Amino acid sequence: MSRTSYHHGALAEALVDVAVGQVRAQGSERVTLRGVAQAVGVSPSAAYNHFADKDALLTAVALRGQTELDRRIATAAATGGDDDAAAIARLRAIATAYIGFAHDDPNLFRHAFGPHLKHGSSGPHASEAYATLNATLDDLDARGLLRPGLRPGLELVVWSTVHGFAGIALDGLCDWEAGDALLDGMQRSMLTDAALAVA
Amino acid sequence: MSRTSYHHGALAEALVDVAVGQVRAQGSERVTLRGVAQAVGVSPSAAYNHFADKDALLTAVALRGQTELDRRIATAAATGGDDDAAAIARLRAIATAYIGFAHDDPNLFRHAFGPHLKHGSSGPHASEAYATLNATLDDLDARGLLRPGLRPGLELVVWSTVHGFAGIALDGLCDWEAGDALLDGMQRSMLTDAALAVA
DNA sequence: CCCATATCTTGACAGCGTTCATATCGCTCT
DNA sequence: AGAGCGATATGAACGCTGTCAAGATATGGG
Repeated sequence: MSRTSYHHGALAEALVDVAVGQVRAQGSERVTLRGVAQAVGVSPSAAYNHFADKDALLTAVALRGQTELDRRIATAAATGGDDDAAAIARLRAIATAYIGFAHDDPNLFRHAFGPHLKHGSSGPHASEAYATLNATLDDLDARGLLRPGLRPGLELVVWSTVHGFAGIALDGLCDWEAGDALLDGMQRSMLTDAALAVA
Repeated sequence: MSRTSYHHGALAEALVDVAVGQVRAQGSERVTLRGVAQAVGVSPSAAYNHFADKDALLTAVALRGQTELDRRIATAAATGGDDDAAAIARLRAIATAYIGFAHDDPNLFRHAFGPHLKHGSSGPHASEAYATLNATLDDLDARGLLRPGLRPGLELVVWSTVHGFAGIALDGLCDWEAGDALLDGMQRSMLTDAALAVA
């Protein structure tokens, strides 16, 4: 692959890179195949050698968003020590990371979910983040910090709550600042009184 | 206004009607101004006498969706009697109605939230449904069915949970059938043991 | 060294949102 | 009743979009 070559060399990756940037900056609805191609310095139809569709490119962008979210959550879950307070803080950190991604990168977050996921390859629960959440909740339960009988299905409740708040705040239906209060409320409903005293 | 007139008479309403139908059927992304106009039997540019933009028309559609959701929730909240079990059932019915709307009308639900809301006139908390949810939770709290200290901010937690689940199920990330388990989990985390025994 | 193949370009097409000049309707004022 | 005027609809046009077919070009294996 030469320097300034007729062939690009890694067009697919470059296209996704630029597309991610444009989705981030303008929102996925305003992103144009032609615009992405021009930004890469390539003809519009060149993209069709690597993606079947504009939709396919945007699906790749959505996958990047999912990956970024997973990365943030993994980082958040890797903090803290081994005591009860740290276990509680870990759940809080995961939830905060989820909301934080939506807050910091609203357009990419919105695009990471939605219709472009339906073609998605990997299952939902295949996500590493989902496993991390489950492990964190299991840990809390094992420590007796969760109210009795609450563990089964709790991962979906937590996920729904955090995901729903992200969407609501993203739509301007409530302030991001309400996020802390939301997580407080979530913890109050989940944890035992003793755990709340520790937190 | 004559029968088969050059003038339409109520074009704005007719356009929104058809647009709602097309959003329902095809999803808002595939709806075309020209297509809506053609379905109404009118020239594409005729719409611009009533809407500044395609976006303005879609905003009107989004508002219809919000209204429909409000209507469903109002209906759900109007059921049941005056005892504790009915109060609990009322909350459940509201949540089920919310999820049910997303399930029955996925495209309209998805469109009712999202970017087209940012131009929306009425505030979020101005919604009648939000007031209904608050009243229902107040009722539960007054009856002593809510765990102590949980009431403040609980409406946002409940809303987020239900809204988030709707979005997750809509994206195919979990089955709609999990909705019942989700609501079970939510109730278990909110209600006192005595209340759970009644429910 | 040469050719098969993958890659990129050019040019074209249909469909989109939107605008502008023009035509028509229906109401009001005299 | 008739004229005129504002609201409403039309038709043609523009630039932009995604997508495709045909041709040009570079790369890697014989």
